[in-house]
Amino acid sequence: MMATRDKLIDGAIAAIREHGIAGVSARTIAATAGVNQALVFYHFGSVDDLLAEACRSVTAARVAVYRARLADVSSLRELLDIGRTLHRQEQAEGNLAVLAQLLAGAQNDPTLAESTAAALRIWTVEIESVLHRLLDGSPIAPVVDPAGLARAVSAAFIGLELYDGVDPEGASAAFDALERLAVLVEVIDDLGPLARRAARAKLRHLT
Amino acid sequence: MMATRDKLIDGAIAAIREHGIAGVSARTIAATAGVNQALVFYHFGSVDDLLAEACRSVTAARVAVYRARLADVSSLRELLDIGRTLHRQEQAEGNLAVLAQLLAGAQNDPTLAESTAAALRIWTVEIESVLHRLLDGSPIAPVVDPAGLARAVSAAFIGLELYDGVDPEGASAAFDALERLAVLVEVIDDLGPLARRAARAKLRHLT
DNA sequence: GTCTATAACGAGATAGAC
DNA sequence: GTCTATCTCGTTATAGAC
Repeated sequence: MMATRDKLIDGAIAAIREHGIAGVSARTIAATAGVNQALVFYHFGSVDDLLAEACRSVTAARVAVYRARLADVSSLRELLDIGRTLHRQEQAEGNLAVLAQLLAGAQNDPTLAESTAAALRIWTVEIESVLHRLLDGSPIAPVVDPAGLARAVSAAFIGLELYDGVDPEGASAAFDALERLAVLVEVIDDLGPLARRAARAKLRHLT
Repeated sequence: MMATRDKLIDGAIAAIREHGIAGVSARTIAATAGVNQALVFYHFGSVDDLLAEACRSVTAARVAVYRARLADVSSLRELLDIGRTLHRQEQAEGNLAVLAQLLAGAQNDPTLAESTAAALRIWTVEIESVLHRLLDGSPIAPVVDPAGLARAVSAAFIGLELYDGVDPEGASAAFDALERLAVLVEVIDDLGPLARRAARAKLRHLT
C-alpha cells in the first residue's frame, strides 16, 4: 500500500504525460492518482508545488539509473551508445516528455523554473564529468567545452522530444544527423596534432 | 486601423509570449488584442484554431525576413553568422519562445500539432536547401545528411530557448559549444580526402 | 489524514440585441 | 461585425465533519 503523498507525485507525472502542462490540474492529478482532490492542497499547498516536487522526484529516479553506467564509460563511442540507449528508453517511458512539458511551463512560472533548472543541473553535472574524463587528454580538448557541451546535449534532447511529438520521422533523422556529427569529432580526435593545430587556428579567427 | 482578425492573431502571439501555452485563453487573448472576447469564436471558431492560425502567421512572417539572406550564403562560416544573428534576433523578439510554447502545447493537441509541424517544415526546408548547396561539393558530403541536420538545428534552437528560460548562462555556454562543433566540421572540410576516408570508415563501423 | 461541500472565479462557447 | 449577457463547466482553494 502506497502513501497518498507518493500517489500524488506519481499521479502528477502521469497526468503531465497524458495531458501536457496546459492540461494538468489538481482534479486531473487526483483522478489519475485515485485520491481526493483536496489532498493535493493538504499535502503540497498548491498544484505548482506538487509539480515542482514531481520534477525533483522523477529526475532523481532517472539519473540514479544511469549514474553507475556513465561512471564506467571510457570512450566517446561508449558514451554515444549510452546516449542512444538513454534517449530511446527515456523517450519510450515518457520521462523526456514530462521534463519537456515542465520546462515549457517553467518559462512563465518561477516555482517551476527553479525545480526544472535544478533537474537540468543534475543531468548536466553527470554528463559533464564524463566528458571531462574522456576529453581532457584528447587532442581536441582545447576546442571543446565539456560544460557547454553537456548543456547542449540536454537542450538537444528536449528539443528533439518536442520535435518528435509532431514529426517522428523528422526527429529520427535529426537524431541520426547529430550522432554522425559526434562521430566526426572522433575522426578529428584520431587525426592527432595536425587537425588540432588547424582547429585552434580556426577558432582564433572566430573570436 | 487594423482589422479585428489581425488584432486577434497578434494578440494570440503576444499572449503566448506573456503567459505561456498553459496561460492562454480566449479572455487573455482578447484582452491583449483590445477586443471583445466573443470575437475569438466569431472569427476563428475556437481558441485552438486561432492558435493554429497565429502559428502559421508568425512563421510566414519570420521566415520571409531570412529567406533572401539565406539564399545569398556561400560558405559555412556565413551560414553560422546568419544562424547566430537569427538566434539572437528571434530570441530577443520572443518568436522562439512562442514557437516553443506552441510546440509544447502541440504534444497533446492534434490541431496544434499539424500547424507546428507545418511551421517547422517551412523553417527546415529553407535551412536544408542552403546546407545542400554548401555541402554537396564538399569532401564531407557523404558523412552529413542536410535534411537531418536542418531538423537537428531547428530542434536545438527550440531546446536552447527553453533551457534559456531557466538558466540563461548555461544556455549561452551550450550555444557556444555547438558553434565550436560546427567549426570542427569546417576543419574536417578543409583537411580533404584524408579525413573523408577516415570518416567514411568510422561510419561503416557504426551501422 | 481523508472526506464532503462549497465559495469564488475563469474557462469555452452561444444567443440575441444592435 | 461587434457587443452584452448568460449558460455550463472546470478551476483553485478552504471550511469543517469524520
